[in-house]
Amino acid sequence: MDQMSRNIGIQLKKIRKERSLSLDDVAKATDVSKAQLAQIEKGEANPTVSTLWKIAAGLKISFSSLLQPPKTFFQKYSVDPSTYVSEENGKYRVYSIIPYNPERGWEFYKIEMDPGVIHKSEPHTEGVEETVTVIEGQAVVQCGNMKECLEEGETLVFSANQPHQYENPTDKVTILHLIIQYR
Amino acid sequence: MDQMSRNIGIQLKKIRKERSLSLDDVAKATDVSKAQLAQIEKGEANPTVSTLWKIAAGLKISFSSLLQPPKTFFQKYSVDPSTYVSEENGKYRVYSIIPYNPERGWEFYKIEMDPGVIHKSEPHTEGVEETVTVIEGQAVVQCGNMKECLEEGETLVFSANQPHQYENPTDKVTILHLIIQYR
DNA sequence: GACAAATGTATACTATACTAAACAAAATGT
DNA sequence: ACATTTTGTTTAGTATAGTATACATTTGTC
Repeated sequence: MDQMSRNIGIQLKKIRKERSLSLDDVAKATDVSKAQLAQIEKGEANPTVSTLWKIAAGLKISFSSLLQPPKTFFQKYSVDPSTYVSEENGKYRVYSIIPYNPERGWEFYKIEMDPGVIHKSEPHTEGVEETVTVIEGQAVVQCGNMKECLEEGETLVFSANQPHQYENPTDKVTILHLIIQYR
Repeated sequence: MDQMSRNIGIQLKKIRKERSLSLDDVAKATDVSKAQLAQIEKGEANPTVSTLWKIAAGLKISFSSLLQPPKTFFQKYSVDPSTYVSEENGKYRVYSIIPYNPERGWEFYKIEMDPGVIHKSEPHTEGVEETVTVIEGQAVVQCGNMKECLEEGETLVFSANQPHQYENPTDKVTILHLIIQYR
């Protein structure tokens, strides 16, 4: 989340510097206190939409120009154990690698399936797309009445708007990478 | 401003109803309290970006889908006396009709110029465009070294990134409509 | 170098966003 | 028809966003 606050701060400071304004100038133009503006720029604040509005209106900029993330990234993620989920009596384990981000629109999971396990999923809302890649082992993916067996290194993309299931037909653990893209 | 809050509320409720979720469901999915969600939907709240983030992330939607204004409008404006500004010793009067709106990107003024008045403006930031229409009288508009005399009903568009001025060469009051478009 | 103005930071206080719980109203089931 | 669950609303309390003021640092000017 504080990713967002940091972005806003960066964008605001960038615009302010481009126009070579002081915090006082911006405070006067936007009717937002200098202290608060400083906090926002440092990414240490959690502004309300009304203050964002006042900033955007006072500076004559759009909302998106404040929310826009910087164009270059260099961000490391590792499996987040706090969001670890296990199903099918612990035989189907889901690890979040990149959690959902409203700006990005998708999330990234690692999945471990014990031998023989079948995991069923309810249909998601319209427009949701799953991309599965087999890292290790094999996976049989079924969606509606379509079915595909994936070998190591193979990838399947499908729209998950109907019941679907993952199965590990082998006698070893199968490891998948799963990207879920929302509309 | 509360235009914005109202929009967010409408959008949120729309998405919730589309998926036929209860406030409790959304509260559970987003980790935002039911009470707050209710307030937001009614447009009576002024949420922070962190709560917007939690809502967007929990519902797997983008930021813009919350900020998006409804597609149909029917909104009346009249001259706002509180933002009335006069310059050149009261001989150049500016009335705001539609104030700047970060989503729209432009604002709309009515201007009254007494006979003979000349009003000079400093250059605006890059990308600012002015559109002047003469409602009554005549106006001589100068921008940089360009010059144009506008009769009643005529309109001029120019980029206001250099010093410019408005002049009323007649012996009657001239009335202008001015649209200022920001980048 | 010394004074003055301007800039960002830190502090104390106020307003309000947000939560948790109790409540009321409607829907659901037996 | 009645109890039970599900729904949105209201209320009281807490956390924190926001402001105003004072402070520290820099910048420019004579």
